[in-house]
Amino acid sequence: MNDEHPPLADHPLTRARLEKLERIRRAGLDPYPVKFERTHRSAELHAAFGDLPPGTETDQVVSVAGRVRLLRSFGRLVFVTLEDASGRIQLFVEPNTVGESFDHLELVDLGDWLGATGRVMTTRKGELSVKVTDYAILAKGLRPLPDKWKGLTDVEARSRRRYLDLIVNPDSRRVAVLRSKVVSELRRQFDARGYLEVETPVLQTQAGGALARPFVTHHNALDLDMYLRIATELHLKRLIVGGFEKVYEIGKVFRNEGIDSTHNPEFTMLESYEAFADYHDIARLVEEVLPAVAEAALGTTEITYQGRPLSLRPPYRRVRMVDLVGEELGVKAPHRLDRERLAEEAARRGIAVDPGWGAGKLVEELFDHLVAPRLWEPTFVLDHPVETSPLARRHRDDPDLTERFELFVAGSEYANAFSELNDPLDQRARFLAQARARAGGDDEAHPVDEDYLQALEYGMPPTGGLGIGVDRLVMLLADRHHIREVILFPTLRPEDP
RNA sequence: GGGUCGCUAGCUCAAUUGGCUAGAGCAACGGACUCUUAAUCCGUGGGUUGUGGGUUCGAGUCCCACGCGACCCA
Repeated sequence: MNDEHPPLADHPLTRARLEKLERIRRAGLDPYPVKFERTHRSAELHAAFGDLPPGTETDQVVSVAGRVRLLRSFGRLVFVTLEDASGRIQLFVEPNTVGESFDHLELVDLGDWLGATGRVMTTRKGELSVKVTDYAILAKGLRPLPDKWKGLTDVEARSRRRYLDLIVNPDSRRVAVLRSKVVSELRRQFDARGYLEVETPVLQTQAGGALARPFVTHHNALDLDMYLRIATELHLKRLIVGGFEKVYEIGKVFRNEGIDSTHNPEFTMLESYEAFADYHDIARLVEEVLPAVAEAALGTTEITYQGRPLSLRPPYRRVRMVDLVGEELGVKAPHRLDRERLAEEAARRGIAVDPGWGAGKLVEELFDHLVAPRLWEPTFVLDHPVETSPLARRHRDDPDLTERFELFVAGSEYANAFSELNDPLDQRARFLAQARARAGGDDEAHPVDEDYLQALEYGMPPTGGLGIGVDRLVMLLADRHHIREVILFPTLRPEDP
């Protein structure tokens, strides 16, 4: 045995469990049976028999199954607390009822999966229990669970071994469930509005649709370097060219950048595109979808985030980025100031200025540093500079700005939307400007995508587009302040390099 | 990328200025117990103190490098 399981046999705690596994087999029992027929989940028993008075014995025979979370032995009477996905139920096990298999209870450890059949009863103290006539080990655990009271607290261990976190920390299970509700409600909202859910390629020969560094991989048969997508935008807009009027996609995108409390290299985005809509229409869409998601996930639009109350009830404030920055600088139209003046203003406020930045980028940097952190209630920040928005159409009233908004809540960005740029010649000019930035050393600049330009040249109708960062949204609704708390398996360095 | 802090038993944590054989609770093992709720009681075992070097009579503690992580800043 020791030769077959060296790591487990090496440690006293796991060796003891291996020995029990052998004893289970020697007793003619299967430690990993294929099937157990259960009749009730714990929550169903509590719902059906929750009002039984103490000391009741019923004739109702039920079968339950779950993981052993607590085990209390009084010699000839044993209490076992089983946990399934719905909650906990106590087993009442005594030799009179269960017979010879009572002795096999000593082979059961905390963490094992157990199935039990018996009659519903309450103890003298009133605890709803199953008085066991038969039970079976459904899966023998070979490693000890974390402390049954203190649990698992180390954030690294909780992320690396999420299954343990989920076993012992109910909060972690709640966040995972909340995330699922958010995603399904998002889907429901767009489906209900007649949007077509589509899938676009993750592997691309060019990574566009956002300003970010991509992951590179290699296709062997084609002998071709490929990129993991950094956005779904350009393919979804090709579908609008193709004649679909409302499309959306919820999917993972990948950005090759650092990991911190709001960034994971792979994260989940929702993007939607609607023909004949402009960014004002999209803002109204967001004002409908966001409260609906909050209602579905939490039952309310009035939430608490970082200890402060926050209302997601529309309407949301609308304000132009250049007005917010202008207020800060005491000028009227900051994007018309010359670059040097803006660079000076930024530097004076402690912002590290890159010599490659133009006036537009400087305005946006000033906004990000000076204004954004102060925006608590949901706010649509409108009309970004052309320089930083290569896929948004020029503003109908100001050619230096675009028809774009970002939704800010609690100091962070939650949505990004534009009236899409559908002028193929302007789009080409914007790509070329990005190419110059790339040549100047900006490796996040957008590449020139000839295939996308060709699609635009066939004509894309006026279109409104939207992107929502799903992970951030879950963080907001779950009141979690680190992205790894809302991603079940966040990106981590390997433990043993 | 920079700074600060952390890494001790399966889990949660101790260990005084560098000084006895690195302790405790849970978990494990042995025993008692037919109404517990983190059951209780008695007893036992369990450690390469993240890794590798160094200083010292003596290192969990001090120094250096590396690994993994946390927080803050860019």
